[in-house]
Amino acid sequence: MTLNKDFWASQVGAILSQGRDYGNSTIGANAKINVEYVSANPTGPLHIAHARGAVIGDALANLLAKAGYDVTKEYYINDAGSQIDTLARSSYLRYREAFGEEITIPEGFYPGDYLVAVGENLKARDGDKWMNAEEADWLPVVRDFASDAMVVKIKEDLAQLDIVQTFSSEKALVKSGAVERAFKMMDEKGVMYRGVLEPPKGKAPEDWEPREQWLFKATDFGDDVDRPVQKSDGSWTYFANDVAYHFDKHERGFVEMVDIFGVDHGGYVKRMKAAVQAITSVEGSLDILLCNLVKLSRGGEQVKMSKRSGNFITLREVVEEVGKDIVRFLMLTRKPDAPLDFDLDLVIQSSPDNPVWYLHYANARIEALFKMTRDLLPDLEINDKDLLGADLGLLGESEELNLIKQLTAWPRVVESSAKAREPHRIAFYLNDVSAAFQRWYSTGNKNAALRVVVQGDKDLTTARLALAKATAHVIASGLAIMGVEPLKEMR
RNA sequence: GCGCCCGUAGCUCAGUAGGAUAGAGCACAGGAUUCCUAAUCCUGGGGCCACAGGUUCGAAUCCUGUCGGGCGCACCA
Repeated sequence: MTLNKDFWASQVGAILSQGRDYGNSTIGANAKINVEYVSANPTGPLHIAHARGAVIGDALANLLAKAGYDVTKEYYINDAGSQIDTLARSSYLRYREAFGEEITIPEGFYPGDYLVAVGENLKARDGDKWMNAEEADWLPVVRDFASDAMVVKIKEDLAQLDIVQTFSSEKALVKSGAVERAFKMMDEKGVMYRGVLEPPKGKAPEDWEPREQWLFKATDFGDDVDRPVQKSDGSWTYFANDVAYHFDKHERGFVEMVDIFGVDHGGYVKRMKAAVQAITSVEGSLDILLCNLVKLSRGGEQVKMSKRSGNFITLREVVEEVGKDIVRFLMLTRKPDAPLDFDLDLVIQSSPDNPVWYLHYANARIEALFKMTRDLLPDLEINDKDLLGADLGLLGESEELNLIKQLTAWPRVVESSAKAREPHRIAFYLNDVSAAFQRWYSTGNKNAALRVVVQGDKDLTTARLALAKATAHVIASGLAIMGVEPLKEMR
């Protein structure tokens, strides 16, 4: 330990000179990588479960950027499916309602009152133009109008979490003929054929009938069965569109891709990976992260959410209640595939049960050290230049070295977390950093000679403040990946 | 029936190129406040890492099987 003392001390200088950039890596080699997340159907506002995928995806993207990748954050708008028709019909009812008509919302429609404004806005734009029109005439118009309105809402919801993404439209993709192009390309690669599938085991659908159809030879790429790409009415399946979308990403230069899904889409993983293998001739890679459920509670009581009644707590409500940083932090305190409890009361408490505060407290203490130095030792000029010039050889106490070792693990944490695509490790690491700092700090409570600020010893104080500053840099660097602002003081 | 994920302390969870006596928080028992913010720190008890095999010098980690829990299973997205 004594032999290495100078080495460890010199690392503090390295952290100070790089600041928040400490830990930046080049393992990504500036390769283009696409991280796709949220991608919720534009049929309503985002709710709390969406937030988990949103935060994990966004943090992963930030992490990959720090690891040296050229990252694109992307949102795939599923605006071409049948649920958009349902959205349009639901909105059309609200449109009629805007003219004073009594409406009843049938089973299977979207009952949420967020569509009231859509109906009113449509009335404001088009007047009574659609009141006596046939569905075939108004449906395409209302479809666009309503889904555009929902996309606007979703973007607002994401903006509240500081999430900005590139939006790609399924509808536009299909319109451009991308699906036909992808199909043709795959047919030429010999991975498409006409065939009949076995009926699914277990619960067989009543309307099952053997049918010859176009199938993707997914079993050649690790999937369990071959996958249909065309529905019986001749239109493309969702999967076919998604294949085309991933082909589109590949054509845009992304060799590596990451998709963030909910656990309920776990059955979709193999076929999508198989498709990317086929599309890219096994050169590309697709990683898929499955996010487990978020159990929202309040004071231990589970908050009931009913989609059917449209009575669910929106992401917007949660963010307005507890704040962006707490939402983002909490979402990263579990590995993605573990279920997560989110207690609205607990997370805003200043309680030891609240993991957010522990980290903030460490950072606030560091800020307080500098504030106090200015107040108590006005003759001591502390600025970045002084800190860089500190005699770091004065550091060497056991808890000092322990903290330094913890800090110097940061670059390795960045690289291993990026490789594993697991941004939650950042949260756990920062917790360890905070603990190491608190342990060091508290040694000063028992022994005044071990305090950071030592009266009458400018050199030692400067060296220790340098270590405190280095700690703050690493915390800031990690929180930046998580998308959380460090707190300078506790209130 | 098949596929994927999970099973680690009383509770909630980390532990990921296989590596030393398996870690943290909460809870429980005790201790620290003439102090740089105690929203903190220290000490202690508490584990057959679901179970059984296998690979290895070495397994919570890799392989096989069993049990238990979650999710999914044409022409929805």
